[in-house]
Amino acid sequence: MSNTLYSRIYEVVRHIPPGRVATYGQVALVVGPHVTAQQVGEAMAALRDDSPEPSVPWQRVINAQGKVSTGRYQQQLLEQEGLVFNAKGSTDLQRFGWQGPDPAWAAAHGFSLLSHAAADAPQLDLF
DNA sequence: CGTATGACCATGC
DNA sequence: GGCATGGCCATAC
Repeated sequence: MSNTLYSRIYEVVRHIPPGRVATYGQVALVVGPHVTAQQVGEAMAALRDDSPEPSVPWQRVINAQGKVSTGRYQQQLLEQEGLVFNAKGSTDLQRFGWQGPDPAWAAAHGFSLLSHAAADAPQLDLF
């Protein structure tokens, strides 16, 4: 099986905490500099047909537009975790976006952090 | 091995 | 905001 790549992708996705979402591109960047968002999408799609990897919170991976890619069910799961979508079906990535993996964990497993610099760190608090 | 396809993304209009 | 185009790379056929 050539799951090395997919396994790493799943591992990163498993590290997205509940109530937060990451984009496909974000996950790709964390897994490695040569990984593309398309591959992350492929890895998620593979879960549908064959899921050798349990406990992968695939619903927390959405596209860069802040919208879900797989239909209403995914959005439903995220709303159960506390996310809020507007009328157009998009969510606020500034508010619910993943900040990146824990630095120590990332270093230990050879993953990258999000170069981001996002600063303002609005850090929820929404309530 | 060539072509088509995809749970994507950035850019341009 | 929406729509079209090109690029990306692994899989499936």
